[in-house]
Amino acid sequence: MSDLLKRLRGRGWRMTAQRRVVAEVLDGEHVHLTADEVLARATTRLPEISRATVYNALGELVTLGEVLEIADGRARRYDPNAHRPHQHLTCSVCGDIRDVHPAGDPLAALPASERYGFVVSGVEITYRGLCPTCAGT
Amino acid sequence: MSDLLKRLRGRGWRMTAQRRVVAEVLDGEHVHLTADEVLARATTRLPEISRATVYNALGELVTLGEVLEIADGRARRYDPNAHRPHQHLTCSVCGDIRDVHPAGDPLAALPASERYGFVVSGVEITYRGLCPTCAGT
DNA sequence: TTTACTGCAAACCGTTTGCAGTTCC
DNA sequence: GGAACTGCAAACGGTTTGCAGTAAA
Repeated sequence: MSDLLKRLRGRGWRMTAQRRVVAEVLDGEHVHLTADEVLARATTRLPEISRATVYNALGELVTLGEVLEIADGRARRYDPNAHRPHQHLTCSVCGDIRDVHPAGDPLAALPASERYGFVVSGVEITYRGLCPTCAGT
Repeated sequence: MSDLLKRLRGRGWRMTAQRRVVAEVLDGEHVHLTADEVLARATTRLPEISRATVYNALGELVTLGEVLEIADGRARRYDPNAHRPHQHLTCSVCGDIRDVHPAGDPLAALPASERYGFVVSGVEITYRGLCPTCAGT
C-alpha cells in the first residue's frame, strides 16, 4: 500500500473508492500533478469518478497537510511529498518539476535587517532552468 | 515622471493615455497589484479605461521585462521592481508583500549534485510569515 | 442509522480573444 | 495614411458550489 494511503488511514480519513484512487495516483516521488491530470489518471481506474470529487479530495489532503499545493502557472499542482522539506526545480520549456533538497536552513538566508518586523516561518523556493532534454546537451 | 514611464519612453513604447496611467499606477516600491487593482486605480484617473486594455498593457510590460508577474494565489500580481534582483516576504494573514534583497547569490545554494543535469538560470523565493500588525506584537 | 461523501450541473472568477472603431506617429 | 491600440462583450479554463442521492462506519 502507498505511504500516503497508510498515513491517511492512520489519521482516520474516511475511505471511499474515489479517495483511495486519488491518494494512489498522487503517491510517489517527484509527483506534481494538476487536478485535471489526477482526474484523468483516476478515471482510468474508476471511470465514474467525478471532477468535483477529485477537487474535494485534493482540498482535504491539502488541509490535512498531507499534500502541498503549488501555484506554478495557470493550474495548481499537487505535491504528495509534504513530510520532507524541499524545493522545486522546474524546466522552463517542458514544465518538468523535480524535488530538490536544501543543504542548510534556507530561512537563515534572510537576515533580521531584511525582515521588516515580520515573524518568518517558511519559505518557498523554485529554481528555474532547462532540463537535460530541453537544453539539448 | 515615474521611473517606469521614463524607461518605457526610452524604449520607444507607443504611448497612449491608458498605457501612461497603467505605468503610473504600477510605479513605486513594494508594489504588487493584481490586474483588478490596477484597473480600479486606473479608473479613478481615466474612467473610460477598459479591463482588456489593462490586461494588454500588463502583458506587454511583462514581455518587455519591465514588470514581473507573480503567481501567488488566485490572481496574478504585477511587480514593477524588475531591475533589481529581489525576493518576496508575504504575510499569510493580510497578504501584504514586501520586497527583500538577497545577501549573496541564491543560486549558489543549489549544489550540482541536486541539479539533475538541469541548466539552472534563476530562482524565485517567497518567505512566508506574519507582518508586525497581524502578528499582534 | 447516521453522517459524510459522490456526481451532476450551474455558477464563479481571473484571463483571453475577436472585432469594429479610434488614435498615435 | 497606416499600423497599432482601445473598448466591448463573449468565450475560456480552472475551480467552487448547491443539492439530491448514495455509501461508509
